[in-house]
Amino acid sequence: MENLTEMLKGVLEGCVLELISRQETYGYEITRRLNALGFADVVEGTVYTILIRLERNKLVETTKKPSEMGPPRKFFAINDAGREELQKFWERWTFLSSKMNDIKERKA
Amino acid sequence: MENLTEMLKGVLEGCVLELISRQETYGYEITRRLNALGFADVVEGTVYTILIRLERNKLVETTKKPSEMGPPRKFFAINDAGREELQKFWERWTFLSSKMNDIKERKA
DNA sequence: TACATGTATAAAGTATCACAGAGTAGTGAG
DNA sequence: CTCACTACTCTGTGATACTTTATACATGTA
Repeated sequence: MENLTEMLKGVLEGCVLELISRQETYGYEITRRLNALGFADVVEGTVYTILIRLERNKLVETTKKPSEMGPPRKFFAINDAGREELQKFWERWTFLSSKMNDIKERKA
Repeated sequence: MENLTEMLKGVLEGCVLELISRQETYGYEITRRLNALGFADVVEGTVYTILIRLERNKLVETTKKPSEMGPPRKFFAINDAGREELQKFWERWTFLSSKMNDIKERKA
């Protein structure tokens, strides 16, 4: 899908947090999973900036673990603040989604 | 709804174009309609920048018409390029929406 | 050695929306 | 007549998030 960039703003971060919430994971894997989910053009650079933001905002805890291949992986786990933020994220998404579909279906 | 700003990026422009596509209209009215649709915090300034962009990208045609109250209104009407872009916009939205709901419902 | 894959990071660039303020135009109150 | 209020447009500055690009490290393979 082309030109999705602008629409991803404010959405991608929530997706990353959602993936982290399911199980501890790291940047490279998150990128691969997002690609598999259909966000084909998302690259590491994008995901890492999101991860740094999540860490700075204290929504996740991090741990370094050795990798079999390449430099150590930096694992991210969600914390309570993160879970709260994730819930608010989905509330925002649900709101937007519902309004947008009203407009699309010409109900509004 | 709070903190919707980032999620509106890439979405608001499509909404404005959709409203214009239904019937010729002007900035102030578009703002009021968006507010009524649930996007309560959208202000004129935001809408005008979008309108200028749509015009610059040649997706709309404009006409000035006198108003019964206040300065002349600048009406915007969609053109063929605009209709094409609008269709692509909804395709993007449908794609994103479907992927996001997959993630939300843990289907992915 | 060269190259591919896995992994992390940072800087510079771009686009969109928010905020705030100014300016134009008509109407009704005092 | 002036003031306030509503209707209406325009613009500049700034915040934020995603993209692009480049660097670097580790290991396995041709």
